[in-house]
Amino acid sequence: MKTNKKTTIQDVANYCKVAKSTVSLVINGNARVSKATRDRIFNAIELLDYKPNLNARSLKNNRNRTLGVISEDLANQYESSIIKGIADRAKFHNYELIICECEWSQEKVANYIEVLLQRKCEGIIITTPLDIGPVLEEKLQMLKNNNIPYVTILNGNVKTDYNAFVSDDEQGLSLALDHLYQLGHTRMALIAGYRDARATIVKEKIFIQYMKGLGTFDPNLIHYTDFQPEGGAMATRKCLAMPMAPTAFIAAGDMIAIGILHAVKSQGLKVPEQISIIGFGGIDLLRYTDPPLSSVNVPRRIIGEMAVENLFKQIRKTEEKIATYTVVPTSLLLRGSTAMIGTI
Amino acid sequence: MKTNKKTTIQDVANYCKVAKSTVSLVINGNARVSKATRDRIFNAIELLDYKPNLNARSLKNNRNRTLGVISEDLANQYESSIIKGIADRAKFHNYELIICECEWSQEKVANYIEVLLQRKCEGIIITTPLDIGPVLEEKLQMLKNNNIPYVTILNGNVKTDYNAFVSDDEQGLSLALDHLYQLGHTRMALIAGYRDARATIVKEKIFIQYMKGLGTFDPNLIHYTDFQPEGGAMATRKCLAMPMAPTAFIAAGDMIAIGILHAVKSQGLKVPEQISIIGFGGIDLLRYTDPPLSSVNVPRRIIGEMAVENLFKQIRKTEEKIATYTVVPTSLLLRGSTAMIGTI
DNA sequence: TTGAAAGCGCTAACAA
DNA sequence: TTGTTAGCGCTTTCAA
Repeated sequence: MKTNKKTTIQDVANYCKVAKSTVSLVINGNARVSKATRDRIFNAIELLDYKPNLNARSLKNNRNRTLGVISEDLANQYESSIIKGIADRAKFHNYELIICECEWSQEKVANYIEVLLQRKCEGIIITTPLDIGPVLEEKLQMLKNNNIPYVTILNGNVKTDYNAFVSDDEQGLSLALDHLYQLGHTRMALIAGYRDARATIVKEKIFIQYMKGLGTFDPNLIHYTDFQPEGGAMATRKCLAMPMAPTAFIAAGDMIAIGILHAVKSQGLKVPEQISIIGFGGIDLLRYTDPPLSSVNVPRRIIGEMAVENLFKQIRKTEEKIATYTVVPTSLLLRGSTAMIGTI
Repeated sequence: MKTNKKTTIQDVANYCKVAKSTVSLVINGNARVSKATRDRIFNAIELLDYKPNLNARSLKNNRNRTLGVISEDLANQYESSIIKGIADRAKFHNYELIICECEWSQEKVANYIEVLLQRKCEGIIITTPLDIGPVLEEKLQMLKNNNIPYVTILNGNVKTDYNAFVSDDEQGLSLALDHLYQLGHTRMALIAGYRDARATIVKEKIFIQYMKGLGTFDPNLIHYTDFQPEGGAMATRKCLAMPMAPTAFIAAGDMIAIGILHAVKSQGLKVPEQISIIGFGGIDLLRYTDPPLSSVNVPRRIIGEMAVENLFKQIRKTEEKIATYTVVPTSLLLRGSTAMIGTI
């Protein structure tokens, strides 16, 4: 029972007794229309409450001021900081965002890329801790071949051929390891995430390398989880039950670190006096645990902003190819969960 | 330098030597096409990698399988749970989401409503802790008058004429107050949010009423904040410095509660032994404070889901008017931040 | 300075 | 069972 048909450009034209092309010129700020008619038209637009149909416009222009975003999980702090950065810049440019959630599935990512393309998004941002497998790779290649503006936001500086902003997880993990080592720790555990996630793989690599360098590598000190606190807690309990329990824990994600903290405390151990913990990501809520958790800070919001700006560069100059591979350094966010070994 | 023009329905038709309308019929699953040609067409679609242009389609249909979402803050836990629920159901129905962030501004909300309308979203969900002022009211009235599917997600059971899912903040706050009262508390503080937010107003009303009933109402025990921990902490310090400090705190939001907890602890006071605290919202991270914070749980995700389903009801039957006003009850999420007064 | 006309890619009535 | 045709609402030549 939709009542009032939306007024169209034709209605405005009729009302003003001009051609709709004239109205179009006025709307689009073209100067070559006399002030008189322009005023008349603006007036009618106001009066008839005319709003251009953006679908029609974009059918014509093949542009629709829309960016597509594919993210792991909208309720995840790490991701939502990135999205916040994206939203900020999109707003600034007066673009809208179509946001999709891909839930740890390459297939869903691939699928959404198609959907966003069909919807004629002008660019696509893909942010995922997943590793890039063949399904996704094929799509990315397609985007690249067709010069479709896109950016990926990935973990870990593994050179890929795709436009990417990558947080330097290698450097981040080294930072964390160095820090712990300087505090006297030599037996550290890595509580990672999904085994096949890029956010796990990269950290694992550095961790193994570092521990081997130290000569204290023990494969039993690497555990895989679902990136959630519960999983982190479980892995921690296992570690603590070992005959030679670790004195420090590094988490592949902040939620894991929260789980570690809980498990350690519930065993009656003191953080950081007896056990040191470092998270990864730097989400805000770590401020509010007790003690506040130290973490490797990934400038998530800024990454989101950079991704959008890069996308716009690609959108604007379709002539030359703007390949991007930017490694974003991380930093140590020291709060209160690490200390010299055996402080107690 | 966009190279390969996307293949259109015409290309497929040409390739198969049929009319594009036939292709259209096949795409849309219309039965009245011979199996032979249908197969031929499917084949060509595959071969030419044809993907329908959704903009064109929606120009024709005036429907585009898109829902608009206007939310306060994408990085806010409370909101992102709601959005998660929305995203889930949208996915289920194979709809995409255009998500806008309105940042405590009625004007922005009003503005985005227009944008989403121009983009021909089939429905709009507005979720905001703001109170509905004249600017927004006018737009909502417009949506209503024009039978445009929309739902608001609001705080507090204040009867409005608009489609709404409201968390029963009155009942929630009463729950919290009763609980504290039963524990022997009579001197409680309300740390609210922005003074003019609906999420503040409703709670304030109940709080005042309740405390007056108790005969212990003290206006100095109501403070306003920006809904963030820092603000909560500041207000708490002020309360604790009073000659007759409160023994219990109620927060208008969970982030505030976190700030309260910090301030109380940093004054050397024990929670819950000396001071009880209750948050509002029930966000997950409260599990991980020390002690875990009790809170009034608002079923945010479910509210998001219900909002989408309701929207679809409106979208499907445009004939009859589906007015909705659903009050969603809250519950007490008791963790470890409240105790009998003077336990110590 | 303005208008006429074509067309973006699709759907849907109607005809064949 | 298939093709023809006329738009959806807009932009953009080209002509007047």
